[in-house]
Amino acid sequence: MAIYTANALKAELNERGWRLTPQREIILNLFQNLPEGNHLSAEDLCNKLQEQGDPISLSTIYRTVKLMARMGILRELEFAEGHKHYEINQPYPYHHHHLICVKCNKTIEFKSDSILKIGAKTSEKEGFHLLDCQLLIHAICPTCQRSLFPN
Amino acid sequence: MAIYTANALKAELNERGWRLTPQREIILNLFQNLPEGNHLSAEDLCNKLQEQGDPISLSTIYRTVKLMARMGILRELEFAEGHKHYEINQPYPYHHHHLICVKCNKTIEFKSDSILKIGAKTSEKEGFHLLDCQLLIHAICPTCQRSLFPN
DNA sequence: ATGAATATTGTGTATTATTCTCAATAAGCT
DNA sequence: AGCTTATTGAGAATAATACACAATATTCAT
Ligand SMILES: [Mn+2]
Ligand SMILES: [Mn+2]
Ligand SMILES: [Zn+2]
Ligand SMILES: [Zn+2]
Repeated sequence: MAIYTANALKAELNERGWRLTPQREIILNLFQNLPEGNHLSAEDLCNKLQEQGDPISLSTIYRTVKLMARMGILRELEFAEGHKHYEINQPYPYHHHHLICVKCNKTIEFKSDSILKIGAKTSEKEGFHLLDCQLLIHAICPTCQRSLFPN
Repeated sequence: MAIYTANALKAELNERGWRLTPQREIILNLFQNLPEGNHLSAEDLCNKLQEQGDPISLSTIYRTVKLMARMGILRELEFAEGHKHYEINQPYPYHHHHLICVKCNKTIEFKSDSILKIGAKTSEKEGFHLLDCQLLIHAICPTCQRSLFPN
């Protein structure tokens, strides 16, 4: 399950003049051991780390999670909730997408390698370095279709 | 270019017990006449409306834009900037996706009807009512690849 | 057309996610 | 072991968005 070892992370960080810290290693490990389908907000992460006996400040969490997203290690998910969620960025056979109810935020994951291919081809064509590629489907779930009014 | 007439909007609103207001009509018109490739934040919208002589309060703008996204009239775009952008939600031949540089936010639009099909099929299969379907490619643009350090 | 019922607006205020500041600490390198 | 400087944690600052509520305007039934 572990794709990134601590050493691989260290190598990538050092290459850019950055450093491997215990905090970064702990956060990477947490994400790697997270069951698929879990999407953590910064707060979620903070709580989970506290519980597991590795408290890390919220500031550091925000910084780390942003850093790792920009390295392509984590995916930044913006559902309709007003805050970001993160999950590990898995390659091909595990790579997946999200179908979300904009009313209750119910989320369903699904796979599609043709989308992944389109993403890779498009970014290559434009000379971009691909980090993440996610199809986001905004929809209304069966339950919320039945509920009558606003919101 | 105008897909939604004011009357069509009124019908959809009334059907749910809501009302057509001048503000809603004006905002819809603005989006319909916006050239492709323009993505407006709430603030952008507020300024544009002011300039065109139709000032509308920021509260109403936030409410309207959220409402229209939930009706499937507007798409809610979350790039990497910390605030949402909106654009009109066009059907098939105009429907498109976004490739975004996470460092400088440079955005490139591209089309793909196979993705649109996957989105429709997936939401149908799960019994969801489809509102919007967007492939979001996070990447680093050629310029930012060259720029050395963090951020 | 008129009026009652109530959805919507605008103003101001509250909330909340995320970033910033800065002194203290510690990773990486020689 | 020591130097350089990236990183951390605590708290303050920022900025996007939501909320509260009185005033207004839309809808619908007379
Ligand atoms: Mn997921
Ligand atoms: Mn667009
Ligand atoms: Zn739902
Ligand atoms: Zn860029």
